[in-house]
Amino acid sequence: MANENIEKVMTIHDVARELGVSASTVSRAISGKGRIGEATRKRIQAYIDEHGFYPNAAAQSLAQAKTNNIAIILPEVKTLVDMPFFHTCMYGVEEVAQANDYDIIVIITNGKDTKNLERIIMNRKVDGMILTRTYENDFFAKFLKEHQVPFVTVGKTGEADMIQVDHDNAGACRELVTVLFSKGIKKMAYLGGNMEQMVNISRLEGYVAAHKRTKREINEDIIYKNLTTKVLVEKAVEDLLLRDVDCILCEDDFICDEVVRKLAREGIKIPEQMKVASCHYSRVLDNYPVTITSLKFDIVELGRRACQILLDSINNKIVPDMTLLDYEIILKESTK
Amino acid sequence: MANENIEKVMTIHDVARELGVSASTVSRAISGKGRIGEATRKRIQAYIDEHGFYPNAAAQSLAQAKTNNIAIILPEVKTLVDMPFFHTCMYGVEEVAQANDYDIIVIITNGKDTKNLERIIMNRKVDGMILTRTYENDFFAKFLKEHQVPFVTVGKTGEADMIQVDHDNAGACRELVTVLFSKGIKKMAYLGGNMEQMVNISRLEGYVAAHKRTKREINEDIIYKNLTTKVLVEKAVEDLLLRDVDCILCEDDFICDEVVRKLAREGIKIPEQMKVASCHYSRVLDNYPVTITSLKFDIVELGRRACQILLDSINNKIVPDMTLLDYEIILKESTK
DNA sequence: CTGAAAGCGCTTACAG
DNA sequence: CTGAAAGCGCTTACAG
Repeated sequence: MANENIEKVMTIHDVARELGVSASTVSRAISGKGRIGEATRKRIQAYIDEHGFYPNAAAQSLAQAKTNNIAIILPEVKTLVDMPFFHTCMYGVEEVAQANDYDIIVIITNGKDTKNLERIIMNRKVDGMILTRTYENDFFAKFLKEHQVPFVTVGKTGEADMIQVDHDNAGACRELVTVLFSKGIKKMAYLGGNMEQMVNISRLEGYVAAHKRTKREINEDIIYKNLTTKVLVEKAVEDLLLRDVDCILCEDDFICDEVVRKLAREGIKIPEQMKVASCHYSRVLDNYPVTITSLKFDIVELGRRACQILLDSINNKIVPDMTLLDYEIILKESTK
Repeated sequence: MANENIEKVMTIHDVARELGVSASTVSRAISGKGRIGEATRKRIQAYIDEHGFYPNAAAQSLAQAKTNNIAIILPEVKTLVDMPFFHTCMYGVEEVAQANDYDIIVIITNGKDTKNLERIIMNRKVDGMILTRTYENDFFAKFLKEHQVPFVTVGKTGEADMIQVDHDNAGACRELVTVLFSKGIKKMAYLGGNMEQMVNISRLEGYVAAHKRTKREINEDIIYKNLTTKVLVEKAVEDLLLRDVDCILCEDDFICDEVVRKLAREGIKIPEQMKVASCHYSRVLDNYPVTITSLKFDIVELGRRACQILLDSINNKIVPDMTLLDYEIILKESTK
């Protein structure tokens, strides 16, 4: 007991000395690299298992030029829709990272400040990065590319030579809209968020594609963009109520939330007087008396895949440039 | 242009050679440690600023036995109440960490598995840890203590010799309950969550303390614990409706959410027929037609303080064992 | 199959 | 005030 506190942390030399072998041999036994006799390997392994030797990460890093860390870049968000998305995505990333003995460093970014990003890259604290929100003409993605950091984006970037993982937002919205049309909807308004974000561009694309595919005209008057505040959503709803629309497609649950409340205040019944659907499901949509038709994506899986692809890419495996994950269309009362 | 890709990353020796000084001098110029002439320091700084030298983090780590990383241990949670809490707390931690040139490694834990924790500790990947949820007789906290890792907990641990940062949950609840009593409430039920979590123990403590202070009897029949599912909350509400209660105090917004819905289904009007309050505010509470009385805590600040105290403790400054942050009592329609 | 040695890129007592 | 040298704890060509 008394000398436990004085006890120095074990190094590879300590185990080498104890076992009467060289440090190189211990190193090889642990890493599995280089030729090593099966008998010695086992002997060393047994010793390590018993005494619990853990290599010093910094020393390994330095010798191998490899950190076993990846960074996940998260935007600073505040809403009940965004927070769970990024948090859940992080779960997926962490899960795969852990399984591969990688740790994740979290970077929260608010604006266009690349200072922290640069520091982490230049200090070589990570082997790669995951960018979890993409914008059109993405500044961070370009920055990472310039600095030749291995990275994958969660969300499309619109650039050809970047590794991207995303839900098939465009395809999902196209299908949802097509299905709704087939159920008799005549005129569907679209309420969209910040059009700088790629996810919103993709969703609107899907809405447009469904119109084309079913040979309907696209009416710009009932496509609302950049509804980033409650007030803007309310105004849009007021406006479209004058336009003979029978369904409102909401870009996400933040917008959907405001739409449902606004309609309730206006005394308009869902789905009798107005149908409503959302391009993104989260638990927020469980908050209403009427259940909401929406698209459901597996966000944990999105994180997992992004991480797996990044790790593969770091290890020089061939990885797909573009990975699009599946979706579910959940038809509920709100479009009955 | 052509040889930019071949260009090796700059080391301290490169700048030393360029400047005709030794590596030690460059090191001293950067770190500010050791004596160094002001003129040389400036000359070196100027060169570095211009050419952008960044020290290799692994080499620094190894030489100084210091990683400039801290870990934040997050429980795996799923609800719209818990996720934003931990995510927001992480923002605060990250903010202070960044400001001090520390990076944060995120560890997500679901059960009692200490494998990852152990690996990160033993590999010396971090200088300290923040544990963001505490349980009575906390397993992880004990584990960290045994391993002599500097750490602080967000939430109390009930142990004397651990550094703890928390909102004053007990004090806040005591005040809230006292205020409500003073407004004429006669009999207040308490609906609590998982009683293994310290936060829930503290809140109930506050409820009890307010009764004592106002010389009221505590009625165990209207104190419900461990309401961890929707169904349990509903049953509790059904039960307490038979018990002549005029106010329901909810331990958090998850419970409050279910209570409000249940009361609506039962046709009971808030606040006319039943008053309702929550010991924790989050945006979830904005979802109702009637606004809810609650306690508001600054979660970002909680993260910031926890991180600052951890960093201070790592740097051998004297830090308080127990830090309790302030709260706001928000009185709204639900208790009018 | 195994070991001695050099190296990864820093820091820091020790001399001067 | 500054430099040469040793050291942090690993890995890995190079010999044997």
